[in-house]
Amino acid sequence: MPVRDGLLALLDEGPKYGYQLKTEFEHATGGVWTLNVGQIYTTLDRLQRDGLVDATEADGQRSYQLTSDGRDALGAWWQATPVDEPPPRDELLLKVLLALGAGNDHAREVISRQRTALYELLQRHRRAQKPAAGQASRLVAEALLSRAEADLRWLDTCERSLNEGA
Amino acid sequence: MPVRDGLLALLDEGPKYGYQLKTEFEHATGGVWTLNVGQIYTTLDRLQRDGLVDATEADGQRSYQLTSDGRDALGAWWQATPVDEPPPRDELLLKVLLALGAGNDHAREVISRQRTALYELLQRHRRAQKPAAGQASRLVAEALLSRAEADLRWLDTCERSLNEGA
DNA sequence: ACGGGCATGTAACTGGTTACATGATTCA
DNA sequence: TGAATCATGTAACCAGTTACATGCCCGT
Repeated sequence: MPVRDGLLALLDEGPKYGYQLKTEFEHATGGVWTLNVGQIYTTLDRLQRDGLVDATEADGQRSYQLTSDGRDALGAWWQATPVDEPPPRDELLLKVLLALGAGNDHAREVISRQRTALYELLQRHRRAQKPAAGQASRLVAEALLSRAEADLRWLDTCERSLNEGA
Repeated sequence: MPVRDGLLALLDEGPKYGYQLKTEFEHATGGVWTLNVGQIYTTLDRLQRDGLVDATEADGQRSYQLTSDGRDALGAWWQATPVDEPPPRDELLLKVLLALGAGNDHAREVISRQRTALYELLQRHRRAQKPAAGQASRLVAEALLSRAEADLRWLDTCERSLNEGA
């Protein structure tokens, strides 16, 4: 629950009001993750419902802060590591697996199309935003690249398995 | 919408009934993605609501099949490639970015913990299920490995950026 | 008789997301 | 004055997910 936990993390620095959370969230992510303002408030409502946050009003400015339960939840989030069981429901993964089930030709076509798209993504991002650009957005771009390279390698594996297995 | 599209893909082979879709879905993914049976039916209802699927009943066996809209939607899904704008809301990514905002020490700790977990995941999967094990589950495992390696490299990048930027 | 797998469903909830409404303040 | 930004909120929808109920049929 990225948004939920993101708000908790930001609130750990101290009480904030809703709109402020929007700007800080976007700033923290280098501006690449925009957030509909409304979502902040719906999420804050739900956090309040769950007792992780409470609000105090003054001058029509509603200030939100972590409860001790909220601090616990946040601590747990920092500690949490990705689970691999069950493996994440990934779109690319599922698509290729199903394509394999639908016949080798179909699979080859799907793999080829995905590879092309990933390769273009790679080139596009390598060219762009090398210089300057805040630390956050640079890291986001590099995460994207790293994942794309991994997916490309995996697609190669799939094709190899397809050729051997046939 | 992995489940939704997964069912469409399976129905492309011909009419199926609900329970059959569950078993075939799980089989296609090497058994790593279990699916609550109920979800099949809720999803089929929604697909029917959207006109992508229709059902014909006989002997209490309800058979589902693609409509022509459904075939179109499926075709679009096969063609679709991952979008990078906005970048996927990824848990690890967000966590590290927010940790960076919360101070270098905190970031170092989070990065270190994530790295350890990913490294253990790597070792665990490298040891296990090398031999036999259907094509599907082997590919799933390799996708996991590939992604984990990418994330490890990215964490290295983050730490480097942390050390240089300070 | 009974347990287990086949088969169909439903009610309820979760978090993410958007479109929309409202008003205050600021500044050109 | 009027547009932009700050600020708060709500109603509605979406897909994913689970817990639960029901019944049939088959092999022991």
